[in-house]
Formats: sequence, structure tokens, C-alpha cells
Amino acid sequence: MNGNKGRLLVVDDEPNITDLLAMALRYEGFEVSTAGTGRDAVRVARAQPFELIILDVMLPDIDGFEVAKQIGSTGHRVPVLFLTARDATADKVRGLTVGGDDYVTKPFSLEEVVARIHAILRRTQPDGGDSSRIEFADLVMDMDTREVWRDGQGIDLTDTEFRLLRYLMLNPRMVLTRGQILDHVWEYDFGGDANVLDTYIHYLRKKIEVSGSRLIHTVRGVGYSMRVPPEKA
Amino acid sequence: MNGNKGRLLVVDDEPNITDLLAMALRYEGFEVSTAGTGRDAVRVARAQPFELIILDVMLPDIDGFEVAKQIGSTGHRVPVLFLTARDATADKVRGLTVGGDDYVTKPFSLEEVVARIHAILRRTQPDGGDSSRIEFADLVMDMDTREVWRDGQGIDLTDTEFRLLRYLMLNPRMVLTRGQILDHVWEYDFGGDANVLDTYIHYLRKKIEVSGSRLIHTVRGVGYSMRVPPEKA
DNA sequence: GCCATTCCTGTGAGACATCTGAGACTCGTG
DNA sequence: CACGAGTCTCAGATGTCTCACAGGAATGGC
Repeated sequence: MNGNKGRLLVVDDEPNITDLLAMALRYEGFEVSTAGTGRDAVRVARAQPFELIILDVMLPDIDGFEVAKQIGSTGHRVPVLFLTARDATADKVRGLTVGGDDYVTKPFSLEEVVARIHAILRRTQPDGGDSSRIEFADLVMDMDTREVWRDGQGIDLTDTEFRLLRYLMLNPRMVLTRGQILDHVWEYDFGGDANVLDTYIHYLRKKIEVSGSRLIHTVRGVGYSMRVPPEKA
Repeated sequence: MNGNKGRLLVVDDEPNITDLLAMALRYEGFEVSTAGTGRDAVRVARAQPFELIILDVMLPDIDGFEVAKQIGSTGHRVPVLFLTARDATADKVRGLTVGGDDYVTKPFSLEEVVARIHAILRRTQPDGGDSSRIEFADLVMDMDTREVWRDGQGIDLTDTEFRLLRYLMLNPRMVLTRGQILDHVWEYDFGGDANVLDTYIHYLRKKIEVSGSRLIHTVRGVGYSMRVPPEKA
């Protein structure tokens, strides 16, 4: 899970957010810098090049758009993943998906941020040409079109089901603890009952295991794991 | 979505406009230069050749038409896409758009500008021979004549309906978020209720799905997607 | 074999996104 | 100036998704 996948800059005035993202993204193999103000971000971004910038639109000093503009004005364009409040007035959110940019609303799930980052990098760095398609056994997922097939048969998933399955499929054979799954798939401020996870595992199994063997295995006392049935060393 | 499709020059005195267009067009695979004045534009255009020039008619120094003339006077003719305010001067432009030129009124939708650029290049560079016709399932659209057929049956669409359907058909199977659709299909200064999109999806469905299966699928919590019903790998 | 723990799974309520019909508004036209 | 077409707003209806809860089943330790 290591190996440098690129240099990212995370900009947010809440240290909780920058820390959370920096930790998760470093674990994903990125090299991460952070900034707490727009002024800082511009300074840092001018000092060294970044593959992508994660940028809160509501910064204390300079507006996020302005930051993006100032950074983009030097040298060539850096793609941006904007962070925005969910209740952001419509006019604020306009224009954010232009030119390969994208946005996620706060509170987000780590899984979602990581997925968007990979999607943007996939589009803007065609050489890295990772397909948006992942496979496990006879299960196939296209992360762009959000289509899922088991043995060629199309399967409809809800948003949460999709995010959960994506996380499992991106970490095949790994035993993922309940904590890890909740932290990555659910929004970071989720304070509810951990039993939702059980429920969604159940939903997923009903949808993807009706016509085939078990793929999502319970590891009692720990969590879940994506495996093919004959578990051999 | 990448690969150099040609060199464009964007000329407008509002940096917001040049930035927006440059961002979107670079993402579309063009190589883009910008200029903020007529004088600048002429200088830049004489220094290197462009496939096409996007030119505001209302520039602070030199009139847009004059700029086009001065650029065209050297070497061979460069096609122009004029940008103009939605007022009386539109008529004036119409008369002057000869020989493959075209114009769009401000405020425009990105989708429209990109479509016009492709149309002009199609006409002026017959070698690039992209057809103006796109198909999806039994749905056919001619982007030049703005005709649409479902299973051979002609369908009348209003302008907004047409732009929306064109964007969907140009991104088949992709799940397009509401944000993406609003950013690309609606005019850049649209600050209204995001619910217009729902309404227009509804209009489109009523027109293109009465006599056939569902093509525009709702992806709840995300956006919409053009699909054929039997989803198979 | 018994118990405690963990996990499974059905039910249901509330929240929320989307659909849909009706109407207001703008603009060009007869 | 009335009219119609097109765009957009609004609000209620509808349906789906998410999550909480709770009893039942399975598992592992003793």
C-alpha cells in the first residue's frame, strides 16, 4: 500500500480535517502537505508542484476559488478537489466540476474522498491509466459508471451499499475491522450505532451472494474480509 | 479525454471568462492560450498559428471584428467563434460570421461552447472527420441539425432539453452528478434552484421514453446516467 | 453442554431525494 | 397587446434509503 503515488496539498482551517485527510492519504501512498489558510496554501503551492490540491471553499482569509485561481495562475494547471458544506448555497457550488475538478460535501467519508482523488488523477494523468474497473473473483465493479456485476449479471446497489462494497473490493483478502470500515465508509462525524454495518453487510450479501458463493466473510470478533470460498494458504 | 485536439486562442477582457473557458477546453484536450485585449490577441495570433479563435466582440481597445480581420489578413484564414452579449449586436454578428465562423451569446453554457467549437473544426478540418451524429441505443442525435430520433421517430426538443440530452449522450453510461450537469448544461451565471434539472429530466423522459424503454436512469443521491436497461458486462 | 458474546436478520419509522403538476415570468411574434 | 413557447419556481406526493431496535441464531470459551 506504499510507494509514492503523487504529491497532494490539503487545505482546511480545521486541523481535525487536515490531520484526518493527511493521515488517510499518506496511508494510501501519497505524499501530503497541509495548509491552514489560503495565503499559506498559495505560498506552499508556489514553492513546489502538486499533483492535486484538496481545498476547502470556506477559508478564513482568502476564498477557496480565489486560492485555486492564484495557484493556477502560475505554471500549469493543478486539479482541485473542493470541500464544501452540504448546505452550501447553490451559487457557491457552481462551476466546481469544470476542467477535471470535482467536489465533495462535508461531512464526507474517507472512502469517498480517496475515490474522487483517484478518479481525478485517472482523468488528468492518462499515463497512470488505471482503469476505473476493479474485479474480485467473478465480481466486477466499474467505479465511474457505478455498475456492478456478479458473473455477468448486473446488480443494483444503493449509495451506501456501493461505497461499502468498493472499500471491501479495494482491500481484497484483508481483514477489515469494524472500526476501519465505519471510519472509511461512513461520514467522519457518524455517531450512530455500529450495527448499521451488520445491516449493510446483510444487504450486500443478499444482493451479491444470491446467485453465487460467499464472498464477504465474517471474521468473528474482528471484522469482515473479501475472500474466495476455498481459503487456502 | 486527452490528446491534443488543436491549439485555441481565447480572447476576453474578463479574466473569469478566459479562465473558465481555458480550464474547460484544456480538459477537453485542446491546447489553450489566452489574451485580455485585442492588441494582445493580434500579437499572439501572429506569433503562432491557431486552429480556432474564441473572440469576444466587446473588447476594451479594438473591436472584435477588427481583431478578426487583422489576424486574418496575415497568412490564411482562422475560423472564429464570437462571444457576444445577448442584445441587438447579435444581429450584427450574424451577418459577419462568414466562412465557418459562428457565435454564442453570453452568458453561455460550457456544453454549448464546446459543441460549437467541435462543429466549426469539423467543418474547417474535414480530415478530422468526426461525424456530427451521435447514437445511443435506438436514440440518434444530429448535433448540427439539432434533430433527434428515437427508433426512427423524430422528436422535437427545446433548446435546454437538447443541450441536456446532448451532454448525457456525449457521456454514455457515466454517472453524471447534478453538479456536473448544472455546470455544463446551464449558463455559467445560473444561480437558481437545482430543481430545474429534475424538471428537465422529466421533460426529456416524457419525450424520449414514451415509446420505448428507459434510457435516462436516476442514480439516487448522485445524479443521472444514460443506460440501456439490461445491464451486462 | 452451557454460557456469554457476537453476529444475523426482520421490522418499522423518519429523513430525504426525486418526481410531478401547476403556475409565474420572460421574451419574441402576430 | 394578446398570445404561445420556453424556462424556471414552488410545493405536495411519492417512494427509497438509512438507521435503530430487538429477538433469534451462531460461535467460541470454559
